[in-house]
Amino acid sequence: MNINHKVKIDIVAVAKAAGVSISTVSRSFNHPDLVKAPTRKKIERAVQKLGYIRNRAAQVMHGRRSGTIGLIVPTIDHAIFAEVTQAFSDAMDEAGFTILIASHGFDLEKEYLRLRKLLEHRVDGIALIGLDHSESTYQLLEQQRIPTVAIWNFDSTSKISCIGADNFEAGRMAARHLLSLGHRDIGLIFPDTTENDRARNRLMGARSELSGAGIHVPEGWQIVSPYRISMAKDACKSMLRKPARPTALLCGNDIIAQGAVYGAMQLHLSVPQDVSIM
Amino acid sequence: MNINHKVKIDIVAVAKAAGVSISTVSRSFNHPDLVKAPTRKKIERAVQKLGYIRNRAAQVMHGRRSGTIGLIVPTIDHAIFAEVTQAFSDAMDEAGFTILIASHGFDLEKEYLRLRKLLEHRVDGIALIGLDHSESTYQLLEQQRIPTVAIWNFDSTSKISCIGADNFEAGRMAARHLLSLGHRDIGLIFPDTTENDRARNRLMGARSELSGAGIHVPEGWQIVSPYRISMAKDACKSMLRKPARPTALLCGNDIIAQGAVYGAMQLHLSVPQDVSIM
DNA sequence: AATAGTTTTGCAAATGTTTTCATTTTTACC
DNA sequence: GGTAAAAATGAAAACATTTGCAAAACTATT
Repeated sequence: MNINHKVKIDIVAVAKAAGVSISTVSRSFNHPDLVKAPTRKKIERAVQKLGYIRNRAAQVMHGRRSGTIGLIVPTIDHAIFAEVTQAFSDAMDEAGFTILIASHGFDLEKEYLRLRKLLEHRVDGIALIGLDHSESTYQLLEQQRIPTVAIWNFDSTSKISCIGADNFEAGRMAARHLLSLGHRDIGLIFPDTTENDRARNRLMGARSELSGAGIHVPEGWQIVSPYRISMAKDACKSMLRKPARPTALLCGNDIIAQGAVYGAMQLHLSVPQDVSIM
Repeated sequence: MNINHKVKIDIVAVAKAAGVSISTVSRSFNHPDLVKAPTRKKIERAVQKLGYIRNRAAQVMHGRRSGTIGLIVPTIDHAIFAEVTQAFSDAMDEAGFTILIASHGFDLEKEYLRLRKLLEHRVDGIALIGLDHSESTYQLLEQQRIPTVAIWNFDSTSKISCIGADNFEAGRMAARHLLSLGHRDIGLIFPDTTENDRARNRLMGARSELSGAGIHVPEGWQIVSPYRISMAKDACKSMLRKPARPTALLCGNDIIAQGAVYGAMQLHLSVPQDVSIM
């Protein structure tokens, strides 16, 4: 009797074991106050004994919320995204939600596909990174009328709710700071900005501030580097080895900046005496 | 007519729009080869027009797999876990699965609760980190007969499938290496090993190798440090400032080791001349 | 002890899909 | 052109749960 031999333990089994109707079992989960305490106790014991676990899928079919939120990030394996993912997960846990995570590797077409998949699972909401998404992604979100939030950068003209920093302004501020230190020869090392509005806005902000100050960044002083310390280091070295090198480097993110520091070190340039790194 | 005014678009709506039966629509998704091409085309068009998205919940109710795998990690916000999470996610994507992620902050009681939640969502499988789990967790996994894999360390005696390194042996190897370099005064800096079998096994391996070589590690040369560069740095400094300091430090993980390197630098000890750091 | 009101419980319909089995349509062959 | 076989489609049951409504069981009041 004790060996539940392939017996599926659903709410019916619990009801039988507790000697009450299915409805009462269901109610004791969803509206405990409508069930008499002793009855609830009986049900609780039956659940315990049978090892019953509620089937969320069946609940979802009744228009109930699934209790899941979809989170779509470019990648989990970057310190910044890992951090935001963890924080998001903690906040969701607190609220009783579970998160479905998907990553697209900075490929917006893939992002769309991941979104579709999450919608198949009937997530109650979607969180995305940034505001750079394909047209079809935006359409799908609007059509499905699913609560959405874009994390990372704020833009008052955005079609979807967003929360985060103003990357354009951040870029300006970084450039302004270098200018205020007296730098005029400034190099830019940024990640690929094609499908990455965070980096793009920072770059545009920086460029705008520089050109506003009448400063031109020559071709060779602006390079693209992946989000990798080692590769940023190489990129930086290639720039600093040139006969005419900038006095300051404005980097698109902290990983590139760290690579730049290492690169300068290897060339026996001291930071910030020989070259400033932002 | 174009404004789907709260009209829920289910398979019935698609069937009606395409002028076929519900069964045919379902089949055209699940067994396309059983449906004539022109019919499939009609259905495809209806799906497109209505913006229909399949309801996974309803499929799960038919004993279909949910297409989800639950991944439970201590935290996402550590480089190592972020990396494994990303790799896991990629592999799952490839196989058409979506992952439900949950973190427990190194709290095995919480881990049990997260597991329950994932099971409510009827995940098709569970992946855990390490083999250190509460008794109730193990019981639940066995009772629910859910495919499970433990990532991180391998132990041939484990009750659940596991894949990973032999941390005990890793600890031994690290200690052996230091011994082979001639070190006899060795300090140990490890994270808290109470609910962390990865670190514990490494520590035990190291200790076993050292005591096998007749080496005793004095009280003050063995300290606990959190997984933080800055705190590991402080911990290391406190140890190296003592009048009698070890000639080598064996660190429990790479973050602690990095902190130790910084700590030594700040005390003007050069690595590895003055002190070796493993 | 009977009545009215309140609380607790049960029945049955509904949810969106898959699948088995039956029916209809198409194809191939003589 | 008729028949048999094969292919395509449809009707209805099944899945695990929730919930509106009705029935039953209590409580309180007279």
